[in-house]
Amino acid sequence: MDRYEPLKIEQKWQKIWEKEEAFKASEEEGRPKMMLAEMFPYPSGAGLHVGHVRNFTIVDVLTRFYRQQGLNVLRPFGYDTFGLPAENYAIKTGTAPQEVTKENIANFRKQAKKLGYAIDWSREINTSDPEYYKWTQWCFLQLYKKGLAYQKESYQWWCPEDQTVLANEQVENGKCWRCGHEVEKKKMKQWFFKITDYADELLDEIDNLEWPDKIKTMQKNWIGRSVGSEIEFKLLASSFSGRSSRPSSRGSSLSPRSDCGFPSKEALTSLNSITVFTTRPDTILGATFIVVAPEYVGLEYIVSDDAREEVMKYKAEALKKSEIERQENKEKTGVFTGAYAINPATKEKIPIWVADYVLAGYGTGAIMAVPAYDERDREFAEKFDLPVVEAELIDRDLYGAPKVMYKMRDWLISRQRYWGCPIPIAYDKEGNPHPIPEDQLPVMLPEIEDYKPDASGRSALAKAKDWLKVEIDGEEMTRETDTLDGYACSSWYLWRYASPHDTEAAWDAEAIKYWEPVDYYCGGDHAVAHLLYIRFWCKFFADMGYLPFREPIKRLLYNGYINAPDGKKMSKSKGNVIDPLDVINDGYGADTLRTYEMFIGPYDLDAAWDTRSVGGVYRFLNRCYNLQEASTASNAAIRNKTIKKVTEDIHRYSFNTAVAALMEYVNELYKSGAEKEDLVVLAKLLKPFAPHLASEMLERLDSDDEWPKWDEKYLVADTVELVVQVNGRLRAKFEVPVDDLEDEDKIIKMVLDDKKVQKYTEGGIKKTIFVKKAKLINIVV
RNA sequence: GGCCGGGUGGCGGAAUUGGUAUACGCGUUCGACUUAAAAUCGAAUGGGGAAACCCGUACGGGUUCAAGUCCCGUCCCGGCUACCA
Repeated sequence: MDRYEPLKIEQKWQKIWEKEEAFKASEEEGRPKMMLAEMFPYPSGAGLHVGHVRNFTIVDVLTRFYRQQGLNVLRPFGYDTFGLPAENYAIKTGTAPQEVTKENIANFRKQAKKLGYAIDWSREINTSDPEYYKWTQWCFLQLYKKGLAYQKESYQWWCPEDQTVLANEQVENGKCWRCGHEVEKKKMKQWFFKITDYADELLDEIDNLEWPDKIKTMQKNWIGRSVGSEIEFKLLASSFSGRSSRPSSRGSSLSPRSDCGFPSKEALTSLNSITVFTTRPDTILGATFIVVAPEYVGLEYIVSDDAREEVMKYKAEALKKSEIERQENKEKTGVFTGAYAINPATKEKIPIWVADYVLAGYGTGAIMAVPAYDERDREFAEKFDLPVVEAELIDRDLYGAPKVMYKMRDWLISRQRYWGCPIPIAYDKEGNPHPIPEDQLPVMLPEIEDYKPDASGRSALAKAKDWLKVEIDGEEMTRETDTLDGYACSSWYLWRYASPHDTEAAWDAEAIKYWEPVDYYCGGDHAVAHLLYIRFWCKFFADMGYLPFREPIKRLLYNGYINAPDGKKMSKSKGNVIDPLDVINDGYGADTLRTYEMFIGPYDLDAAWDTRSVGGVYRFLNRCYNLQEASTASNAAIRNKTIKKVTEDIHRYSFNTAVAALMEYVNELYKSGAEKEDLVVLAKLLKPFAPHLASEMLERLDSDDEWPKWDEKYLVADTVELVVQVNGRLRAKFEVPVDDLEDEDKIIKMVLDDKKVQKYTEGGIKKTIFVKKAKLINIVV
């Protein structure tokens, strides 16, 4: 008996695959393709963790499965390298992020190769490579040209720890997604992508995607479409506080979304009404007061002189409150503005209040409060003793104009950080932005000495004096010092995979048309952010004529986490981290690690690591390796059954039961003895999970790796087991010829004549039910 | 608070369309090999009972010849979301 030495076998095959460039893919017109990818990793200094292995192995199992079925398969790989960890490390140690990133990539590559993934290594990409981010900048310019990249001043989330603004999607529970520090609101001029232009399409096409419902629902909720009305409430003239600049007869109404910029002075001085958004215009007869957000843009023009001091104090306090404080304290607060408006339906004079339970960023920042129908309004009315009127409902469209609102905001992309893709913009002496001409791309990220950001609201790039100067059309300009949100870099990388070395374009039209959209995309993170952004860019570039499809990802597999043996999240500080490279080097090898992580449980659920079960998988592979050929056996039935089971299980991503089926098969073969064909089929079915061992077995058997097909005729046995229940309880089993199942009378007679069955049926039989498909008889007595 | 998952042996889990609950693996016990151990191989393994049998998929009801699976109610766990008018 040979000893199974995984490390030796694995090294041998990894060398062969490397030398042969075994997984290099190229377009072949007419040959069906398959493109698969994982969410590319951020190459951290810690190297691969078991979560990466699960994620990458799922993709690899599918990759090899479809390769063995003869499809033209592309499985590329890349690195998402811009971001805070490398920069923070640079600040701490003075090592350039460029250097650290290079080392980390080299380590990730080495480790991924040790796991035997069927990657086309000629297509490696890295988002911080100027050859790559040149085209990220090009993408930005396309959006800019169409007005979908724009600047505006507004209150934004600011992380005082990381000294940068954050997108809404990067604020979790009022805390920074990276460092966990509480975020603040800060008024700043920032760059945005106008994702809201695509809100409707992003929402409507979700239902057509083969994605997990969980993700689809999260995206729907994030976009948050509400259908309602905007209704104008005229301000009561007498409520104005004798300001000299009276609203003119050409007065206008404001419907400001506070994050959409600031209205002109003229608009404000002519303010004579408030527009509210409501999903219940039919309840307007019960609207007994109006509430505006503390940040409401027209607030100081509405407020009466008597109330001014108190209102401004309330506003200042509300702005100071952190998001956490606002969340923790659900107790309603607010103050009366001293102003009144007219309810257009009842013609009654109703008071205008300011309260922080109304959000500035949603709708118009003002609501009509209907305490009889809305719980929050009722709470507020009760606390401040405002009238509650149980009014009847009316026709929705009588007093307002239908309007659709979204929770989703535009995507804030400026980051006041060094280690990111420079935004290809420069400013003239008047401060007007100008795009960097495409032929001057890439705007290189300069090497600097001091990476530390400060509270100035500008990135460390502001200190790179030479780099700041740029000449456009003969005019001296100053570069933008903010860098792009890393999510911008990852919003188009899947298309770069089609032609990763293209120097003429971000992606090659022909190559894209052949390979994409991506057939399978696998990851366990970024349910809304990345997966929404990439859909947005896809739709935009489709509109520009650069992409021949409007959804970038056909099928999404969202895998669960692997936790520590104690069920808790793995973390360095808890000291419960399992290093996948240790598992390999301990002698188990990559095949065991891969197969174990597929066997650990359903791919989409979290699972806890169990070191002893790793040994069980190793024993299984060892048994595969040592299974000897015996000439006498005939296992066509179990063999074909196993082919079918494994094939169908992989198709439905039930990797754990596919491995279990292979274990059963091997157990069976050890009992009955294996034919050569059994060994060949075993190796072929095993290959997606344990490719090195399977390759070794196939070489020994002198076989190719073509995926086997099953023949239904072997799955039909001569005899079947007939189950007999009495009142639903299992009482007897009979081995009967399969043909007898066609003759119900004969079967029932045979069963009722049986002594063992008669023991239960002495008292008389009410009826018998024969279920041919289940090979089951139920006798009711 | 709202929405979505989930609750099955000592443990991870299986049961795909309402039809034999607990596949496969771990663990445990016993046996073989060995001076011994490891490794490996074989057998047993939901609970109760001497047995016939009985009880068992969070809990309480219901539908059905038949329920882990469908319906109603309750409890617990996880995720997302969180004053979005």
